[in-house]
Amino acid sequence: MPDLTILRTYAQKLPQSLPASILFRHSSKNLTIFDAFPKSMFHFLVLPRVQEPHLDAASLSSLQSLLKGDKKQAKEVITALAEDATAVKKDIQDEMVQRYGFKWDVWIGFHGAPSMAHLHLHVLSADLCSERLKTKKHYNSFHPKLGFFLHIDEVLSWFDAEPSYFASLVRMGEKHGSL
Amino acid sequence: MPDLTILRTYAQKLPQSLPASILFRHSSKNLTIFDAFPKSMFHFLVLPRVQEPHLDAASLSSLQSLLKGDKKQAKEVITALAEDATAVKKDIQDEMVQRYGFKWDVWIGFHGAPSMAHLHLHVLSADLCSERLKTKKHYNSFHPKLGFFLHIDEVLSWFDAEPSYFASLVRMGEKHGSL
DNA sequence: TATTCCGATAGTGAC
DNA sequence: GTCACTATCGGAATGAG
Repeated sequence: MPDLTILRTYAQKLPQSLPASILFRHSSKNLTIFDAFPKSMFHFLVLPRVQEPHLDAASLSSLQSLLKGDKKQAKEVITALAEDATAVKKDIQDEMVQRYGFKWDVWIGFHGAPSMAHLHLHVLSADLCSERLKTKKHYNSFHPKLGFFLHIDEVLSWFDAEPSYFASLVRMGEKHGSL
Repeated sequence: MPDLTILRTYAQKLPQSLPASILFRHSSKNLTIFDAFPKSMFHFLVLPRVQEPHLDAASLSSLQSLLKGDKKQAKEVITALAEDATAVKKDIQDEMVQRYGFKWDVWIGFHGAPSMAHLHLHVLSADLCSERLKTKKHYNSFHPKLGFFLHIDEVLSWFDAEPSYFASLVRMGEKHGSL
């Protein structure tokens, strides 16, 4: 049943063609969609849109493939994802206040070893309250200290490192995912 | 729920006080009871009765404790168990013929690392047909070639070995249980 | 670290 | 190698024309 390439399919479509039940919003560079199996009370995915020939689907397949390509372009893609994710984070926290009268943290980051094709940045409230959170693997995948979850700030910081160290950080990011 | 010392309790009681649903028969030295969770179509346990002060419960706690004590007494205990077990085997095979018109093998032996206190000799038909046989551990514990099941003839043969080799065989029997 | 189903495995609690 | 309960782990299928 699950389509492991569904995110890529979304990223190649015109945003207008996607139903409101899937698409939350879009920008010139990204889509923000509802996670189909939310692991927290609020859980979105931000995906870079495919923009041929400038930005092809292959290089956007994963964080690893993106980082192995042009570094400047990779930084642009991830920075743009971070900007839209930050906007969604603000919307989530506004909604928290509106619904519950207070707000709590929102995590933004990548999974080091995702199963689904196409780069996707998770934006989810820091509660892990969801009937969809069923397994230890789910829990581990968002825990900030177990190495599976790569916080957006950490990934962005890699671009400020020395070039040789950048490569090692990329490899370390790959290793994180294999834990 | 399970009482890991229930066998010792039985072995200390007067046989007459045990219900027919538990006790199959008894001799001056042993009790033969129905295994509460039979792993084959026929499955009995033969236990040495505690006979203070000649034969105390502590030395009958396990094969290991028995073999570490007086060797002559150990041989007497095990030989007596073997005799009653052989009688039960005959009864089982008579019943096989009566019920089914043919007979098959009956295994007699100890578990190398039993969980329940008090020495008990298993006597069970070689079919392992039972709804109580649920796990691989159950299967392994009776398989004649996996080291868990110590056939009565093997244990009896230890007493014919050289004294120094007897000690090593006892240790080997202990190891079998830890496989 | 897609989900879901199923079966094997592992840990615990019992007194 | 007491049982019974639960949690966890490990594979395989999933779709598709």
